[in-house]
Amino acid sequence: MPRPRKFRESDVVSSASEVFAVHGLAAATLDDLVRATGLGKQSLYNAFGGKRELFLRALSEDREEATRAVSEALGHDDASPLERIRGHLLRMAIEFSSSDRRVSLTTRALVESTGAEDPLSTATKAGIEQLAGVYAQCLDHAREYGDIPQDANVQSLAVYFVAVTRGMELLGRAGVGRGVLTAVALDSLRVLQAQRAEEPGARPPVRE
Amino acid sequence: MPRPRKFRESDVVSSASEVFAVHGLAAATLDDLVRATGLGKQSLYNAFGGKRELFLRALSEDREEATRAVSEALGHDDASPLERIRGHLLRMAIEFSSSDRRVSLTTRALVESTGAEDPLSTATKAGIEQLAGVYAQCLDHAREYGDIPQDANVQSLAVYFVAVTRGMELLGRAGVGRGVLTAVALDSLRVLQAQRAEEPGARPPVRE
DNA sequence: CAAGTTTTTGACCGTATGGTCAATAATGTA
DNA sequence: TACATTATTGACCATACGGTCAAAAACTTG
Repeated sequence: MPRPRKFRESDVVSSASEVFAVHGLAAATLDDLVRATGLGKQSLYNAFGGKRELFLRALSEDREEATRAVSEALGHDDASPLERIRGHLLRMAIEFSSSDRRVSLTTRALVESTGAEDPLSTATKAGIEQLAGVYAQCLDHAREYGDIPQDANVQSLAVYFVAVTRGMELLGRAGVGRGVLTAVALDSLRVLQAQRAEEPGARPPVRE
Repeated sequence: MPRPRKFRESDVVSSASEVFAVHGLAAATLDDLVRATGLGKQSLYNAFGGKRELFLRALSEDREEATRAVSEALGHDDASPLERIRGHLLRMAIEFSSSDRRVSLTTRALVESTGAEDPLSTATKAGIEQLAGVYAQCLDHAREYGDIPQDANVQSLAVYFVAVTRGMELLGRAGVGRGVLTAVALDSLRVLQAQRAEEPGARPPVRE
């Protein structure tokens, strides 16, 4: 009955995502989006509501994609859980040291959000928790198989890896090279090799 | 001979810094800056050149301040180098889980820079290297005193800690709580407890 | 083929942006 | 006290922004 759309929402969101990844939310103009998506302003507005809403859609797609990717990287059975994490981190090091100007929408949202109640904030927090969940699952397996200490705190380690990858992303953007970023990734893995989980008495030795 | 200024540049830069830390470069309006600094638009323009230039000044001040702070935290002689790093990271965990909307100008510059030749990028890269240098110095001491393995790669570990703190900053902004952030900080320290530095043969055990 | 519904198109709008100008004020020196 | 020099003030400007409107177009169903 109604006139059919000429576009698929997913295509539009994906084009918009690209624009946002390069420019960010504030710096991307509606015109950029119109050009990138091929839609008219009004069509964009009808379908999504505005720049911010479109960003949220893109963010949510980005989150799904990121989770999916990490989930796949960590979920395969081709190697030990620990090796999978290792491989994943090394791949991140390569990705983050690429020279394109993209910044993950999650990071953008984090930085551009205006407050804790900003939908950008809540969406991002959810995304981070989701991501941490994926790491946690893999770490759980690792513990099961004895790759890491039984008493390792899987939850905080999972968040730790989210933090590390976020940090690597930022550093890559700062121009830190692939070699260094790879070294950082390998360094970060060492927390898993430590003999035992954190406990009150296990302080580092006091100097003389 | 000439009419004297009514303001001290450092005061202005510091007020501007605040604005940028809360809003970012793109989202901060000249009006925000005028209001925050108390200067007229033209005075601002005369003294600094424009929004971007003012941001660069603020960024550079921010960098100095950050370096100074970390340097002091890691340079005291009140505890072993390792303990100082520990204390510093724990303090960061607290700072980053505070609820204010500030984001370090370095992070902002990283995200808002438009390209590798953007002054924002170069300034930021320099800042990161400077910061890494401070960590490296402390790690060197730690190695000297036997707190960490002799063959530890101090350079990459230094960058690693920059990455971790950057990641913690982002996570804090995402609303990750103080407890979790503290746990992450403690986790991150474990790379230093590892028995030996990365070497080709030291792979994690392959699962069955 | 006409009615009904929604999309599309492109012109339009108020606002607020970063930046500039020209006039005025404040100072040290001569 | 006049001059030279710079700072300040507040009005001003072009532009480009996000968003809206109304008319035309495209389709399905009756």
